[in-house]
Amino acid sequence: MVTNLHFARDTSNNPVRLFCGATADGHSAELMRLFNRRVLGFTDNSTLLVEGGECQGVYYVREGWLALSKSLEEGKTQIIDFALPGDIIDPAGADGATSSLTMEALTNGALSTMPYRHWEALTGDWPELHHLAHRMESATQARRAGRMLRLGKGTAEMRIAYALVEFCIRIAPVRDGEYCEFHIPLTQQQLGDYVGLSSVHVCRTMRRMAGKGILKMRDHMDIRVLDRQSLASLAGVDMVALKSEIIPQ
Amino acid sequence: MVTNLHFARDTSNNPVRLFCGATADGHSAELMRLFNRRVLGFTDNSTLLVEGGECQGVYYVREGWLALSKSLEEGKTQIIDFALPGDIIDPAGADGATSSLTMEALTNGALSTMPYRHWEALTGDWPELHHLAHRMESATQARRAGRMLRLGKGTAEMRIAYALVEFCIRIAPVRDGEYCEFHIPLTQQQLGDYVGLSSVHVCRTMRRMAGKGILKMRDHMDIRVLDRQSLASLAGVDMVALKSEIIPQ
DNA sequence: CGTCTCATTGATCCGCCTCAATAGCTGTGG
DNA sequence: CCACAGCTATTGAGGCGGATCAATGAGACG
Repeated sequence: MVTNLHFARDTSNNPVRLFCGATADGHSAELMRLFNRRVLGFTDNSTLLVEGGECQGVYYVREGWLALSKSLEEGKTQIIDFALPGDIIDPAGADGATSSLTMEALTNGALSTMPYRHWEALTGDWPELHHLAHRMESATQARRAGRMLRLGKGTAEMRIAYALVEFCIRIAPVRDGEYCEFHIPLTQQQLGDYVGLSSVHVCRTMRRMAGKGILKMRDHMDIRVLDRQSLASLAGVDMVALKSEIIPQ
Repeated sequence: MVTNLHFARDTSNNPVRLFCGATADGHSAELMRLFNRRVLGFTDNSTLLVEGGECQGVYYVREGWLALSKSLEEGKTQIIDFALPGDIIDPAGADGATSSLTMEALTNGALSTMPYRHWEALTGDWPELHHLAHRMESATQARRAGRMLRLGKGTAEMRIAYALVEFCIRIAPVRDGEYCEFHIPLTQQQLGDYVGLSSVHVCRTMRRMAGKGILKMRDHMDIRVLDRQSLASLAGVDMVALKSEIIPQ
């Protein structure tokens, strides 16, 4: 019923974005074996591809980062959301059979998946899980709505500040009095695809923020937020309120 | 358990956007009475206001249009989605108590609402409803993701074309060989807030489309799509595929 | 050491915003 | 019945934010 899978960052230019294969929890040797044997995945607007395991259904991310994106024919891509460990992903469209999103592995990782009917049965039988899933769903909605607002109405600075505040909340352990520090496995191009900016402008904007002493960057997206207040103000949010809005429980 | 409510378009500049009060299904006299007595509603990021009825929970739209939006302090507003008859709205954030969205009535209408715990219990007990809710949820996600892509990467023309295609699919009865024709209860300002453009640019863009013979406009947003193919092509979508993606079942 | 990817910085261009003026429509009151 | 106010649509003019193009650095890797 539940299938455990590994995924790996795609270092080639292969159009299949998400690699997965049925396997018990394992290590990278196992991953490599699967790699050489067969890759599975699904692409924008096409039926989910399944082989050697039940890939079609709800995904639970156990480890690693995934990007959920959509693209135009011209090749422009918008990252709709990132899926982080603990997140539940339901990429289906209204027909339940085709994915409305493309999944791309940003790091190596692992996930579990289960067919929709099983997921529905499970949540139906288990009220606590149902409730949790509902909260997580709400969190996802709220997060995307916040970003949508900035996409439509915010400046470059606000969009990036908001994304960074989001990362602070989602991945950085909060310790009062300390800097919020984290690594994001993204290129500036990908960050731009997330916030609707060109990579060039992402660079300029972040550099300007660094110049103002709001944050500090080290090799490939190691970010330390020096001034959380200013960042939140640029983003146009209250960090505490946003946290309760986008983090379940 | 279930509460039936009426809402009305807010013609004043009242910051409370959604008017509702507990009532049996009724007529406008009842509505007026409620109006004069007390208005209820909820605003961005604040706890849902409840009085005389269970307002906090899941909403089912029976009649009329609602806009779900978010705003920046500066006053700029982004409409995240429209809720149309038949839609289920769940405006809560991750904490389940505060709304991540502002609801605004665009027309008069009616809705039903039910507390979260009841909704969860109901879907838990009734697999068919659970499945339907799941599909509708997926449809909403897909719709918003499509718009998000255009917000981040599309031109003004593409954004508007996409919104119009969406309206075609969601509200216009499809008859082959006939023009797709519908009315949207929006000002150009609101349409702009939906697609992330200024009202001025909405006007220019739609006028240009009308000039190209793609559509025809009459008083206040009566729209007739003359050339569905061109419109879909401007929007960068296939209408059939989009329909299966954003319409449940 | 050459290649590849990604970050950085400069220069230019253009799509859309903003401001402003006008026109059309609706409702309201004299 | 007209005058007026208020709202929305329309059109023009000008400015700016961010895209695009292009060149150079800077690591990572074989």
